[in-house]
Amino acid sequence: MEPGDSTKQARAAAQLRKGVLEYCVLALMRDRPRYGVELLQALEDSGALATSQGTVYPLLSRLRRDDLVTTTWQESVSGPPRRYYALTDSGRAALDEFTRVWPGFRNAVDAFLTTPHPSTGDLV
Amino acid sequence: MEPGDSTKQARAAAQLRKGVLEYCVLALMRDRPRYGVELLQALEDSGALATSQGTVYPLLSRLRRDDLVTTTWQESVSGPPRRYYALTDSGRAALDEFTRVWPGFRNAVDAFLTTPHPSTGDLV
DNA sequence: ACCTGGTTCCATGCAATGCAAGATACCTGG
DNA sequence: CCAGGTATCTTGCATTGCATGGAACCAGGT
Repeated sequence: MEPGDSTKQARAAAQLRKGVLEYCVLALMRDRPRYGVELLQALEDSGALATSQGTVYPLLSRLRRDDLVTTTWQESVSGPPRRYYALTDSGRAALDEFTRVWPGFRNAVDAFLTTPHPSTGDLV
Repeated sequence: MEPGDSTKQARAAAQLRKGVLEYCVLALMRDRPRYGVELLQALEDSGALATSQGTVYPLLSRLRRDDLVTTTWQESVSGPPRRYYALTDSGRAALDEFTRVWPGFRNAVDAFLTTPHPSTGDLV
């Protein structure tokens, strides 16, 4: 997807990311700490959730502000030092909560898209 | 769900609705025109996408502003007249576009939540 | 006539979020 | 010493869900 892509597909995808990106980033930190560019690349690889630095870094700042993640600086063998983000207990709880809520939400949207919506019971 | 529910579950669910509500409303109009309160009740019945008038009516105004729906007034047997919303060609195209994009997005989120995220190849 | 309640519509202001654009800093190699 | 890649972060804007409040129409009781 080229930059400046303002097609209808891009618009629908952009709206979809809202509110989900936060928890996908938390999910990426579930098994080990991650740093910014690493998260960015993982989202890029997923295809549907590709985004930019201008989205991820403010998001990471909010997560840190809300005590969902903690950060530690770590040297890199090639380049500037990296700030690694790791889940706190609150962060892990938020991720678990989302994991519980997500299936119901997903199925509800699936139902809206695939189920016919005839008259709401004309017998009334 | 009582009003004023500010639990973590409610927070995650609120973020999820962002961007999806628009297309679920369009989906509800797919088979026949609908009016505001009717849409509100259908969303309420779905459980996961329950919302309020303060959300739906501004959304409907935007849909009308963007020529995704047209409206016609119609008398009611019990109460004030209703404004019925029907899909335009653009609205149907937007719904079709979302229906094409949604499965990829849904599967991507599922993958983030269920797939383990080990080291990104320690061999490097 | 009056008032209460139900139904239906809408507007205003706030907070959260994705994003484009730009700025800063570190390291390596020519 | 400078160019390029890596990495972090800030600022300002547009969009959107939502709480709150208001207005209009109708039926039924007193």
